[in-house]
Amino acid sequence: MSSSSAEIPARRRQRSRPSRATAIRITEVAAMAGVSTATVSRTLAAPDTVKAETRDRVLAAVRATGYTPNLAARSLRAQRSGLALVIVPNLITPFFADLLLGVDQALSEHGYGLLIGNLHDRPEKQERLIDLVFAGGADGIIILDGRILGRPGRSLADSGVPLVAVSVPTTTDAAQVLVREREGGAAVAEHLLGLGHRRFGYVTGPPHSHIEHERWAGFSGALARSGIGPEAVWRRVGNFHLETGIEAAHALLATPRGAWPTAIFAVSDMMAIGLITTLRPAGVLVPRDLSVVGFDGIAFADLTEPVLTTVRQPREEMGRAAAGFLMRLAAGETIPASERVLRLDCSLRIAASTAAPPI
Amino acid sequence: MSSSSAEIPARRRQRSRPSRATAIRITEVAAMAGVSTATVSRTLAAPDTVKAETRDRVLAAVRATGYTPNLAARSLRAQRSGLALVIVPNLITPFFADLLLGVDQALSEHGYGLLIGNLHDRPEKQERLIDLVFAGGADGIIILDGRILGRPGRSLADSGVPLVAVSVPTTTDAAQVLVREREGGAAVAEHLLGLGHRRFGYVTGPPHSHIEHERWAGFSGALARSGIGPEAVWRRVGNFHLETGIEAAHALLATPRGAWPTAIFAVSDMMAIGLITTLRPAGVLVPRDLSVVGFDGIAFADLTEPVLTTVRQPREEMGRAAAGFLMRLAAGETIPASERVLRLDCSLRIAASTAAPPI
DNA sequence: TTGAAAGCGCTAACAA
DNA sequence: TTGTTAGCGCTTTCAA
Repeated sequence: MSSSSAEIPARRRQRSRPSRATAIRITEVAAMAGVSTATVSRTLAAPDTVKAETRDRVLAAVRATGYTPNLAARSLRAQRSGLALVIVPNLITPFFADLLLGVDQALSEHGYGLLIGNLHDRPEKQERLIDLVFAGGADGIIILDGRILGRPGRSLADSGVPLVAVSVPTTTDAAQVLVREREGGAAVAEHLLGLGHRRFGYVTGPPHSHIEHERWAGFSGALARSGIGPEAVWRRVGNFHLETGIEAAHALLATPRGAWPTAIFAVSDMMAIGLITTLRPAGVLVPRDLSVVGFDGIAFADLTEPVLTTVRQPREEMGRAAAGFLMRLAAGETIPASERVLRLDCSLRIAASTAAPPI
Repeated sequence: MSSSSAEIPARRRQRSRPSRATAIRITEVAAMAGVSTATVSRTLAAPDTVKAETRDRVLAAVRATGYTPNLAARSLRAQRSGLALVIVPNLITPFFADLLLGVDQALSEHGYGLLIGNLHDRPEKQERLIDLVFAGGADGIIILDGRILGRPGRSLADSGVPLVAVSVPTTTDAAQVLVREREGGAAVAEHLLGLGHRRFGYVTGPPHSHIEHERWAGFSGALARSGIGPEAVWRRVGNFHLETGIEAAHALLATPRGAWPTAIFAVSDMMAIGLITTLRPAGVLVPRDLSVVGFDGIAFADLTEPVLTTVRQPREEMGRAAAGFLMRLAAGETIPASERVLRLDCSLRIAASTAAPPI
């Protein structure tokens, strides 16, 4: 479950076997109940196929011993682990924690466990997760906003395990949960244009990411329709994290005031917050001197001063939908290509960080 | 792993076996290399015990097939899962995400994987994690700030699996990582007293938690030494979460201004932030009208307006230390009782949310 | 309705 | 240095 990181343990040499003295085996339960192990197994798996009297004896023995079937044995026998692996770029971005909530809920409803593969923002960590999957450690994979890496022939996509991608389009036949990022970006532009802004700034996400591409396409497209070309936009490269929002603020402060935009769209709330909090001590007040818009709608966007105008993503729903896809795939269902991509709406939440431009 | 939730999968009835078509078994590698399965296993586990020539053939076959040993089989055989279970109250509190970073790092250095058991603030969810542990799903447990639940005879403590408790003292022989919360609470009181405050407020953590008890003991103790009794402190019950900080603010606003404290210590940053952001629209400015102190030192405490005075916990170090304990215990080492409790310091970080009381 | 037995994939003791 | 073999704990035919 999580790494958090679900990584395949390195092979270890001999070591003193840990206690585990308590482990009750099915044979002991069977002996206590005076039945075979098969009957114990059956009693637990399909109680109605066992005579009531026998069942009672077995269940009594189970209770008395505190027997819990061994997971490794079960997985080995069943050729399934009962676990879904969710790969997250990191856990410090609240966005992902929120998503996991939805995933977790949906998985537990289906009796599935959740293994969190935390990349700690190091995509190469995916390597160990690939090993995990090839080792049969998970029956399905949800990948949140990340590229599918790996050598040809040894990537998550060709592990033979069902795959659901969230916020990243894939060429494989993985199921996909996407958000209408483009519409979100356009809504931001329209909101700002409506307030009277004509000079814009933009803090990007990671350069080649899908969501960055879409948000920019929506934003710049809407600006273009109002006659503002992309070259007129003050741009800074970011990576969704706080630090790059702070960097963008410093870059802005180093720019002659006359060349400033009157509104900046930072494509994550974290960057927008970094921007606002760094500009404040420099005497730049939002929205008086500059309007700022974020993206994601994390809880902290409600707590900034001023409260952040942002685009809310349906995080929990995204998580639930992804898990839903996965459960269907893991159950052997084939989802027709036409239904394999789910697009969810996001919505502009207008708050106090945007206002008409300074005169 | 993490669920996030590492939960034991419910037993499922027969279902169509999922693809997993790709799974290579050791027998196929052995056949390709023209050796026995034992030799393949040995080549991977102890290459130097195998003749160079054989080793090359085996490794070539491993590469050619993309063979990865099956985890379930390995766990079953080795009687160990190679996983540590970390139980967190929730993942939306950044404090826990930070701690997990330290845990994860230390675990991976030891070749261990990490299973996150996310309780989603529902302690009763621990039940399924207990099942997981009794099923041999983890070789060790780290429990972050949570009670050890379960029926007698069936709790994490008597699973026979090594246990490390963080920020919660246990009566069992579990290893413990504790923070000098009491000193932290006292430092807050002294700081505020030094600024000239004499009328205090306090927003608690969950009533019976250890850390709440300690922080209050330190805070009230230091006040008492300055002649301020606990009954003179305006108190509100909280639970560390944002919402209860907001509630405390509303309660304060409903109190006659004359009865207000001039400084409030909220024993988590989230509550302090809730307090500040709720008071602001009501015209109560921090620290002009009221000083506020938090506890934890999460990243967002640097981003509030004003920047929050808080007590920093060494979160990553706490995580690393807990994992370090666990690795020693899982390796079969017996840690003498005298070394089994590690106490770490926390430190007051003074920022802009505290000032002299209004006149 | 129940039991005997095979076998999931792997590793380690033992034998050669 | 390598192979044979047993067995980790469980479930599921198949037979009784």
